[in-house]
Amino acid sequence: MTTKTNPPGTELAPQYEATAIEAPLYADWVARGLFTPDPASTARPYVIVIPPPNVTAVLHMGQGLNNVLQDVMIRFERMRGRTTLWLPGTDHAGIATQNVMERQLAKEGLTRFDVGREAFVRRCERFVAETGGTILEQLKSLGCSCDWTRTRYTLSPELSRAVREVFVRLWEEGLVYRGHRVIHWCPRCHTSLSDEEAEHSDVDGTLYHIRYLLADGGGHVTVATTRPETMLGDVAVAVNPDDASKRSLVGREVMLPIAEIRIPIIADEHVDAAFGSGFVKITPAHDADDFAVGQRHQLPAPLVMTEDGRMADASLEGAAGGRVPAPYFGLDRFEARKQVLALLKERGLLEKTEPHRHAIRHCYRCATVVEPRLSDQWFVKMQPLAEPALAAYRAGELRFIPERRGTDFERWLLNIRDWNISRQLWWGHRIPVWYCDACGTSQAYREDPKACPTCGGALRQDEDVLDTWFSSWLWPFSTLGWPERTPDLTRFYPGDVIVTAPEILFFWVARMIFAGLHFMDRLPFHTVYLHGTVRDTQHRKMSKSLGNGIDPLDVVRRYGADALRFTVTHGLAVGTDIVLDPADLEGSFASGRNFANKLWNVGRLVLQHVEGRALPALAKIPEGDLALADRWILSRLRACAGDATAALEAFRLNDAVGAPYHFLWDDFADWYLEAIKPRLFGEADAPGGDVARAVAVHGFDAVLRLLHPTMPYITETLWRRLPGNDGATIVTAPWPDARAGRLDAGVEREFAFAQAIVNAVRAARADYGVPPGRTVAVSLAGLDEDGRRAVDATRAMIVRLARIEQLDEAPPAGAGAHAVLPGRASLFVALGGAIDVTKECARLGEELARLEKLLAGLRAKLANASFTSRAPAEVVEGERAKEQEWSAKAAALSAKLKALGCA
RNA sequence: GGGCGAAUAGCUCAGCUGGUCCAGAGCGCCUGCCUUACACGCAGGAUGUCGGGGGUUCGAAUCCCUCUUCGCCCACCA
Repeated sequence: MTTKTNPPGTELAPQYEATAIEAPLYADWVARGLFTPDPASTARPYVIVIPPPNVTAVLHMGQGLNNVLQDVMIRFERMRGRTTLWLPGTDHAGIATQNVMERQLAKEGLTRFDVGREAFVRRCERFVAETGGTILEQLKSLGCSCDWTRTRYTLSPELSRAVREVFVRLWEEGLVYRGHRVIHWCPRCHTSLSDEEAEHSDVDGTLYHIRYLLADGGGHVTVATTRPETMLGDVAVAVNPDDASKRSLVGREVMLPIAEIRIPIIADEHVDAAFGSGFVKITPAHDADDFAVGQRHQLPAPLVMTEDGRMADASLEGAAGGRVPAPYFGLDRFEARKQVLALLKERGLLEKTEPHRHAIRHCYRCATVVEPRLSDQWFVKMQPLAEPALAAYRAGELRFIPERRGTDFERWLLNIRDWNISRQLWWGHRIPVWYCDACGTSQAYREDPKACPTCGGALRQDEDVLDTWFSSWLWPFSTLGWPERTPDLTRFYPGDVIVTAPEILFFWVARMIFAGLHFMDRLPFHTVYLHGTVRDTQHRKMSKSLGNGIDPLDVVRRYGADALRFTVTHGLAVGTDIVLDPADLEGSFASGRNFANKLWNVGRLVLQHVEGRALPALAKIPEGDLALADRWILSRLRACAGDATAALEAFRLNDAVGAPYHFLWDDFADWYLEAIKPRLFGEADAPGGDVARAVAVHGFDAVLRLLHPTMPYITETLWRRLPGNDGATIVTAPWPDARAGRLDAGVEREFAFAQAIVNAVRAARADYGVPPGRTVAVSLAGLDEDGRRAVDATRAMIVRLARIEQLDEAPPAGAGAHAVLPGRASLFVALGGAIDVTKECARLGEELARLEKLLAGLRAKLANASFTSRAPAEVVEGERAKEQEWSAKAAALSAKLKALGCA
């Protein structure tokens, strides 16, 4: 199906209606297979893999921005002739999806344990099948040119196979191991988390100074802690070995204040004598540092909390029986804290409290305070994976945009710690390790085993699933068919750029780099583009919970995808955040909507004059047939194409769209089209209509192509109607050659002179309130050769745009307004009786004062020997020329003031 | 505690290796216009001691130091 949305001859409405155009156009692009790389193409590939959104997600503004940026890059490279692949897909999102399901169950009054593992997983699968992937559909309405024939999903059989292969390989290489240590535990999600998933945030807490009585009597020591409830898990109190005042206590014992438990006082370097009280309680099972201390001193590590963050009763595995007194059984940890404190107070053991602001970790999925917890988890050894990444970065093989993000990456690599990859969830890739209880062995398997290969005994699979990110880190090659050596893998790995938010630099980007180097021996991409965050006017990150989000689809419905795309692209400088006002959608997206409409109307005007006409090719037009305005706009176009291309290559997308924006609006519409209207309309005294049409089409065609990556729909719609484009698509039209055409400084200067005349007359007219309909007489003075040539070449335009009845070089006569022009020229607008002498005196006086102030500074500078001797000769020369020009102007102004009889 | 970024017009921000882009853009505001594509427009206009203070330099919004205020990242001081 290749229907044209706007067949030639159809009247274009004066207002651009995005919604009517977008959906059918997108369908047409897909039907034509434009987003699927041509298997026969030999062009160099350009590949981006999408940061896979959560399969259950709905599009928010941040993702809107993220995907628009990728689409701009992909469309740019597609037009440059690369074989582009933008590979889309979704992430099964272990914790997030499981949470959604659990909430659903909760509505039915059930927990996942009520329904059981299998049924729960089936439910998740059904849910994903029914509602998942919505976000991909939403990307289509943004115009994203993903290759939908290659859509992937991290929990699909193919990608699951890659995950399993990787796990087994790491197992074989000894890079994955079972570790018994304190990890971050989310009591609400009921799972362990990696270091990255437990986010720091500052909290106003309290430092409690608590007395632990010496077991043999004779006083107490004071322990400072922020977590009194964990004291039931204390196995020692530690002091710094160099702390002279406390050293003598080492070896003695204290009693836990709320239980009949004796614990020793030990000495350990870990303790900072200057902090708190100098005594630290050691709770190995609920604090990673304390665990290390406990190991050094061979102390036990009793758990005193359950997996859901309640105080354990004696039945809890690992809890030294009877540690938690009965009144605390089952109490939530924060409630337990209150009660412990109350009891301490009652017993007079709470010495003092002081406010203490400190960072505590929260679950990145549900914001629950994370509980450090001793447990058995699977870990990946990261050091061996990080080293090649560091080497590649230092060798300059990886480019970060903005550059400074590279140092974040480097620092993280240097402080890398092993990655906890096991999650106590049900939704995800189950860990492919089987245990044999009979012979006590365990083994990772590529295929599900039937029986223990050693003893033939029954096997039991590990209950845990893998961290979601354990599948994401393989995304750049698992999506291409790895571990098979598929044609896609050969052709499209490695990719080029990864475009994402800085928040997931460590979660995802860094680990993809590790995996790419380790399993594919090549970096997965050469450039990491990290864009800013979408914020509201209070600079808060847009989020569902704050209710300050903007629904991108709402914006698309109101103003069109192109308006959204333009606004976010144009508003986003490298490395900065973008601020949008959720309370003022119109204000936020007006610039995009307005520009789309402007483009539309420029298109209407151009098409009105060129549609259905046979026009000469620009290259065939003799140079001499081109008017000054023609040569000017071609020169401007060439500059614009150069700027836009350079900006895109440097990932300065705001400049990349800013260049054609200003070209189209400020140069093409405001000046060029106005200049050639008489020729377009075939007025008798305006020859060269077809030349003007040819240049106009050429310029418009080029600017449409320059804008296409950002505004795909409107550019396609208009471009298809240009002569000769019948049945073609701008999607694969060649990117304008930045070296084609000529940059002509002389032409630009001459045209600028004509513009200055028009501007000066317009300003004078506005100043004196000359009615728009009335024409005025204007005389010029002090024209040099170039100036005169410029005026001759653009006389018709000047007269038309400034509404001049007569333009000459006659001496000023009668009352009128004076204005200065570039060079030494000036002009005079005859205003007859309309002139207000007082006003004109004031105006010219101000102008003179301004000029003289500048001149004074300039002269001082030129009189300064250190300037003239030290500054580069061309700078000095430029300043001299400027001084002469301004002096002449000042003199002319003074003369005029005198002539007017001003004070 | 360490590291980094930002502070420019009422708002959101450009301003790349210091000099003719020492003040710009969009939105908003004011004035006048429905001028044969566009009132989502045209023309004209106002508004800023470029966060404060020091310094380097012939010359700084642009480099250095310092202070203030925001923001981000990292971090085992309980």
